[in-house]
Amino acid sequence: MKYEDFEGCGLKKALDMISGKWTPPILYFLFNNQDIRFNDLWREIPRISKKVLAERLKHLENVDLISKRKVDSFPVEVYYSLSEKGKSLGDILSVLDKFGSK
Amino acid sequence: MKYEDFEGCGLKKALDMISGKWTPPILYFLFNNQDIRFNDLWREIPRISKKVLAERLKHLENVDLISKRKVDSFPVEVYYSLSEKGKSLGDILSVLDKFGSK
DNA sequence: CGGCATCCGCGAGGATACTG
DNA sequence: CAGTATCCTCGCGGATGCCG
Repeated sequence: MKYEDFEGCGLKKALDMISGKWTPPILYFLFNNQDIRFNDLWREIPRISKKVLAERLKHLENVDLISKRKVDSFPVEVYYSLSEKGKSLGDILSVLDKFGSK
Repeated sequence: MKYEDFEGCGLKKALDMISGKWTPPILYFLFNNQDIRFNDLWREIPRISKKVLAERLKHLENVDLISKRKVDSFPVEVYYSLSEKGKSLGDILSVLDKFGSK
């Protein structure tokens, strides 16, 4: 077995999906609170900046872990939820959660 | 559910264990190659510096994911392996690996 | 309200040399 | 051989302000 296998392996891809200081907290929160608005999410997660929150949400959307729902009122309303893929990742993370709590 | 739950939850602890640019590669490698010497490990993982390798190995030893075996010859020989805890984490990571490869 | 655009600080990680 | 000791780089994330 060679090291190069790690590059491009599924584990690396999965870790890239959840990488970033705030990405796991965001996923963790969405796992327990579906369909939440941007500013509510921003208030619920203390000390994160809007910039970083927007960045990470875009990233999570790109890798298809969350989905975005937009209501064209004024002001606009944007809701975020875990996708099906995101939920199945959440199940794996909850196994990790159990592992870490002992 | 409140955000503060994330701080101190098992998931955060588990992610801290595997945090760091090189920690997952090291675990991944040890998962497939038991009982390997420091310099061999260093050669097998391209471009990592000895400093960082030593740092991460110490960290992994502190959180009890790997174990160290030292032979007092000259020059000294040091072998690293996954601990039992490390192997069970490895099993979880292989689930993540499957997740990431689709 | 839900973001971008800028600027900036800090600390993980890299390069290199040295040691028991 | 198996690490330390120093110094340095670079990019993630923080702070603030603006816009449709």
